[in-house]
Amino acid sequence: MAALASAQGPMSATELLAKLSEGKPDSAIGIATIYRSLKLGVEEGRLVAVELESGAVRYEPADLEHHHHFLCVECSRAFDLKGCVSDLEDLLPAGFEMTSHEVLLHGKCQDCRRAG
Amino acid sequence: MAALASAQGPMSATELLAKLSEGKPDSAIGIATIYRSLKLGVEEGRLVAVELESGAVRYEPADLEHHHHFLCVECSRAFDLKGCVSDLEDLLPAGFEMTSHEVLLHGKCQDCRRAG
DNA sequence: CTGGTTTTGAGAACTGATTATCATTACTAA
DNA sequence: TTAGTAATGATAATCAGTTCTCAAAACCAG
Repeated sequence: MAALASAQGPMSATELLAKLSEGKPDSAIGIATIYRSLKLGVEEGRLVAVELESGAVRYEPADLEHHHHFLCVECSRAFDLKGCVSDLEDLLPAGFEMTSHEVLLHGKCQDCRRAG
Repeated sequence: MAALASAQGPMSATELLAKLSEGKPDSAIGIATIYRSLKLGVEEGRLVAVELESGAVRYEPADLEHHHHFLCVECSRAFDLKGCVSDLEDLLPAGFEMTSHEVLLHGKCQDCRRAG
C-alpha cells in the first residue's frame, strides 16, 4: 500500500481503513481487504509488522532504516523517530544474547500538545 | 502475590498459574483467582501491568526501581534489566513531549542459550 | 458481449485473553 | 458447632482483533 509509505509512522488495520475511507463516503472498502493486503505485503517482504501496544499490530514499509517509535497517549497514533540510542549493550546481563531491540517513547505528539 | 516478588521478571496470568500449580497436582488453583488477585494488586498500587507483547499483559511489583526488560524469543519469558540508556532525548522530535519510555531487548536468555 | 478466473465486501466465525456467574468451600465471630 | 459472610474454582460469557466464507462485482482474453 502506498498509503503506508506516505504515513508518518506505522498504522494498524483499523487506522488504515479509516484513512482509505476518508473522503469517500460512497465507495466502502472492506476491513477484510485491508487484512488481506497487509498479510500479503508481509509475506512478500514489502511490509513489516510492529507491535507497540497490546492488541494493535501496526504495519510499516520494510525498506525503512533502523528506527524507533513514539506513541501518543492522547490520539494513540504512532510516529517514526530517527536514530537510535547508543548504550544498549550495557543493559544486557551476562550470558544473554541480544538479537534485536525496541525503544518506544510515550507522550503527547505535536498536534495534541497544540490542541490541549 | 509473593510469587511475583521473587520472579526474575514480570509474569503473565498464565505463567503465574503454571508457576503456582507446579508441584501441586491435587490442589487446583483457578485462573479466575489469578486474574482477581492481579487486578486487585494493581488497584491497590502494589502491582503494575507491563505490556511487552501483543496479547500478553504481565505484572510486576510496583516498588521496583526504573528498569527495562528482556524478552526471550525462545521461551517467551521476560527478564528484568538493570539501568537505563542515556540519550533518549535525542530521539524526540521538536514539538513532541515525552512522559515515559520503554526499552525492550529481544534475544536468547541464558537458559535457552545453554539448551540449544 | 461472453465464459471463466480473480478480487472484493459484508458478515459470520474464530481466537486468545479477560471477566462474570454461581454454586461450593473456607473463614469468622459468637 | 453454627449461621453468616467472603473467597474460590469451573465454566460460560464477553471482547477486540483477525480470519473465513461466499455470493456479487470486477477483470480479462477471445
